[in-house]
Amino acid sequence: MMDASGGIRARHTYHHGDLRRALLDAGIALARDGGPDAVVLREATRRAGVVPNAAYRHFASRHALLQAVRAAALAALAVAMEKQLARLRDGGPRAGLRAIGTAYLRFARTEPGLFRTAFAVPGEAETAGSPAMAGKSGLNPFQLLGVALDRMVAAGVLPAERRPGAEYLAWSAVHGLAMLVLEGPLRRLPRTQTRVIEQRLLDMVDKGL
Amino acid sequence: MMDASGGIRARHTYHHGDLRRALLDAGIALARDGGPDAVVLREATRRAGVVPNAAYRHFASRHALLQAVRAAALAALAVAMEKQLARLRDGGPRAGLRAIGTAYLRFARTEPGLFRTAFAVPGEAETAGSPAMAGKSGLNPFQLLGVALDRMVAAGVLPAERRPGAEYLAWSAVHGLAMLVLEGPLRRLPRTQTRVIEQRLLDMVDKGL
DNA sequence: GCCGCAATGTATACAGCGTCCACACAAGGT
DNA sequence: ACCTTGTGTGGACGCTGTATACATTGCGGC
Repeated sequence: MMDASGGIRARHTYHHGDLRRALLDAGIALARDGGPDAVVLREATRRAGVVPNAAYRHFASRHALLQAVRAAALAALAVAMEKQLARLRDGGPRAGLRAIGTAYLRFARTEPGLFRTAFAVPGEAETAGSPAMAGKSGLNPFQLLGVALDRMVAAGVLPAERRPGAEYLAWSAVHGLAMLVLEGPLRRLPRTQTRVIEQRLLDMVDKGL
Repeated sequence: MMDASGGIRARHTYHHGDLRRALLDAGIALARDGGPDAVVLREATRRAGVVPNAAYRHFASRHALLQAVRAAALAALAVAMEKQLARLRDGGPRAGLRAIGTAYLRFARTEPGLFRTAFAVPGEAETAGSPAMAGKSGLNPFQLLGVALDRMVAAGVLPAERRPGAEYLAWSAVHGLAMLVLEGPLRRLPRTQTRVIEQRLLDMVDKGL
């Protein structure tokens, strides 16, 4: 009950109200600028105006909090993908795949901390259908990619025999590039040039799938 | 001067002899099973039979040690690539690129800790020509890939106008898949199936480049 | 309207980490 | 023989995650 110094908001009630949410939000903020390693339990509790151990009433460990943040990051990515898809005034089924890839790469660029948190942590299951990591459609990023590929098969632009496992190939290429741009050798490439490479990569996927 | 308990080797001289090397080796061992986060300064000094602060005579910080380990991991990858290339009884220039990709993916599978250390850490420069991260040929993994692509151009199987930036596309695809298999959604896929996907991915690169 | 219980937040404590500072020892050129 | 320079030691600090015991609160049953 000290404070007025922390600057976050002094609490007057003994109970916080929605500490779980507050911790999660703090965790997301930490991940946003600083990546997964910056998600520090004590700092999250500090921001929530609460003693460190209070966190353990809502998360079994720091790792559990990190997983929750990770799920939120995946959900944010899913939303970004859905937005990019919604922009599409039917440019054909290939456009769907391209929109997914574009959204993925943009997300990596604009939210590097969240992106790294989403993927630089072991964590279960893009496959598993937890709604915590899904967008408005209820689909997570991985599933959205699957749908785009299914549409391509339905439209006849992707041979059905090449469909199984295709998400892994597409995902690999895009994910790999995102990593290289984010913290690999392409880190200090001028933005215009990264855009060119991004386009060429999407071309490669289109052609090579 | 206690010990006989640590099990590493009690030192009788005040000076260690080659502490830098010992710390680096310990760091590599830690990275090998545990990845970058397992590279812990105090543990490395413990294994070297020395007090924690002794490390600071040879590395400015934990991060500096980690970078040295990272360089060693890249060198190991370069060596693996060179070996795979040496096996080649001229199967044409495409075979060179494929060998690079194969070695990369195998390294990720067989040395996941080192692989993650090599790439999950920001760090400068696959580009920069430090010999610490190169193989016997003096070339680092990235440069080896470049050479393979150059050969393809020389042999006429890759149009010269597609050469610039091609290493980024190839690298992205392979690196992305390695990540997915290592700590992504493909983690628990049976090994035989990952092999199939690996082959298809290399096909995609071949075709789409 | 009171009571007791379960949920939630607090206090205190411990070990492990990276790192700083002052000191001890060893080796080598003068 | 000395003294400088490099290298390893000892002790300390603040940070982290987490365990264990305690305090406060809100809620359901009487």
